[in-house]
Amino acid sequence: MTISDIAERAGVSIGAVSFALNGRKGVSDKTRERVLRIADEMGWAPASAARSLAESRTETFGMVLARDPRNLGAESFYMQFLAGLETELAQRGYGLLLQVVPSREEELATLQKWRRTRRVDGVLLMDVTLDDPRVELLAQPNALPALVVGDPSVAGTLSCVWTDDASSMEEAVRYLAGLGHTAIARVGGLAHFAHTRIRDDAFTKQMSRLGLSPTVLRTDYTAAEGARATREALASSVAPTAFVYDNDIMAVAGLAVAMELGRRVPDEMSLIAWDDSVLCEHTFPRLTALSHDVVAFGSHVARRLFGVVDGAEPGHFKDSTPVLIPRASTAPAPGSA
Amino acid sequence: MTISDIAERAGVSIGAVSFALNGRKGVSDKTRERVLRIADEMGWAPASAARSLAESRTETFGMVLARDPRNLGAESFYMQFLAGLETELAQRGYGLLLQVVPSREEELATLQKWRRTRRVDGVLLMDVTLDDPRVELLAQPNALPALVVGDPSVAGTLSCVWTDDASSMEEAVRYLAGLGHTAIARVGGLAHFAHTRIRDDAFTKQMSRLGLSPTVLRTDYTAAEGARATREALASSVAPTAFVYDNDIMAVAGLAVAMELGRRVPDEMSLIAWDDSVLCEHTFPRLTALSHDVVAFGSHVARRLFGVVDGAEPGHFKDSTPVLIPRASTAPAPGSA
DNA sequence: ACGTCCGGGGCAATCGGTTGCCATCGTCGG
DNA sequence: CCGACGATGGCAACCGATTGCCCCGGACGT
Repeated sequence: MTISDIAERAGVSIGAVSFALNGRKGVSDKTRERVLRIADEMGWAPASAARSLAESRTETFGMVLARDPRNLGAESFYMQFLAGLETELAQRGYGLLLQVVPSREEELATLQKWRRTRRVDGVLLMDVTLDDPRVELLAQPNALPALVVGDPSVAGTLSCVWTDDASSMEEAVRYLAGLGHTAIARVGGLAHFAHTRIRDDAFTKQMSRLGLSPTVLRTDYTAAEGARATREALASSVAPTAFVYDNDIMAVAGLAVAMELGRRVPDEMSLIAWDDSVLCEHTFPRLTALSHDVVAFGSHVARRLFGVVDGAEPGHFKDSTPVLIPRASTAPAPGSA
Repeated sequence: MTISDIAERAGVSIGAVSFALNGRKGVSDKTRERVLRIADEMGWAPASAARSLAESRTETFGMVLARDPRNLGAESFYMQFLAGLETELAQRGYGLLLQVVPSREEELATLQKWRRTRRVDGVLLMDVTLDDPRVELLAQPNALPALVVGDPSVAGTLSCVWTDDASSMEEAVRYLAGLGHTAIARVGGLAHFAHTRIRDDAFTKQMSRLGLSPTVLRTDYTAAEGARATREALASSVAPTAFVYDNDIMAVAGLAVAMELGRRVPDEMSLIAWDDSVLCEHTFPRLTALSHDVVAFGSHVARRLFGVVDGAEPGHFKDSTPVLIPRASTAPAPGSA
């Protein structure tokens, strides 16, 4: 079913049909009505390839993820984020082209391929690092429109949507300190991610401000590393009494380590997870977490990406700040008051 | 950069360039070489819209997911599956168009839209139900090529890739019975999914075969429901001593309930999770699970979908069978030998 | 009554490729 | 030496839409 089938059946030219279907003036009301009725009867919809070619818009956004598949699945963030994106995209008839690649080199290659083949109208940059080559690539004049999902400090001239992780981290530390904890460890993710560094800094600064000495443990965001870091910290001579994990899965793994070692949570040891999720509500004890509406975040990001491709003024847009949801994994430090 | 820019620079016609680039005979070796070199220098790649229009192939597959976003994130299955798909798609330059919708009606609408707009070359059907309207829709003569990810019994005339869940379930039941458990509960997912029913049947049959009376608890795959089912079962007069959960997140939730109620796992109560994942290895105790290489499953599915669009003989293809990985959440039944 | 203006709609170019058909040229065999 | 054939490559149609330009006819003004 093509536009010319409709033209034939309606007894008008192809151009007239196009005008009628797109609500442009140039056709009489009754012709327009007839065309619309016929199109509807035939179940016609514009061939996306033809429309893309003519309009040079694909009605598709792209997103590349460079992460190890096995660990990608464990974090609830991405699926929720995707779902949030989709609600917004679907409303405007846009699709999302997703690609999961094993390395950052291939991620760059995919972006360049998408640009050269004009496959997408814009892309989302996730997990941005310091001096991210993708930002550099996409900041060039003729590059693909792009939106950074991450901190303004690494977005360069690109627009971004960010969350104030520093404030959240400060809140978490204040909360733990308020419970009397003095030995607090942060179990942080991959050091080269910008948001990791921002949380690192916020943690360190806030600890210093309170006169406490910060412990930052480095992991790769995986459960295995979260467990290892927890185990090592607990084995040290001055074991922390509180841990702030950089995602939900590491917090769960940390909780398991605590139990295995017979440390009672929260009596002897407090835990906070970042990325609140269903998981945090269904462990025992339930995990105190920094909660962020990731689905809404995804929608927000989608709206801003539309803004970017529509030529809106670039900017740095702040999403809601993750807030601490106290649950059962945090309590006053052992021996305090 | 278009093909005609190359033609101009190479001093040949557009057609010749096309032939050269596509490795077809009709151009001399040195012309071909020159064209290829120029194309490479200019960083040319075919515009996907133009190629789609001419070849009526989009080099894109589609997948629609109708699930609640918040719970989608919790299950590790999808992201791993996606990653598996991608490895195969990427090799052939294909992309994946993903859509997450809130209802099954919208899922159908999306499929029809994709067909009418010729947006994808083929689609994947996930979470197939009995009398699934999607199967009916896609079994029609002019429908989009489709592959069912699920049991042959609900695939109709469509090709499918399936896992022998019945065997896995039997193995799990046999294993628990071998440990002396007699009161075994299955915490099953949504009843209308075909794979749920298959597992239900296999569970019931195997229990009967062993002379045990089966308990099937119905949930919607969410952690909350998994917890509720576990709590209710444990409160009954003949509380089960073993549970087989239909996914990993419900098993985790069930474990939390057990701990909250002070039931020692595995001494007083054994747990098995379906969908082994990183999560299962990082709870305490670590969860015995029916393990399936979901990434490989995704790749397998992608290969078969290529088969379908290439017009291969339809068929029902069996993927590897999930095997039981005994960990620390299962032990002999209390009071047995 | 004639020129003008405007609404309606047809024609054809265009987007960037693929492909069938045909012209040209060189080489070979008879 | 001439005709046939194969290799090479140009031309143009085509995929299915959008869009600029022009033509036609009726209503209006003077």
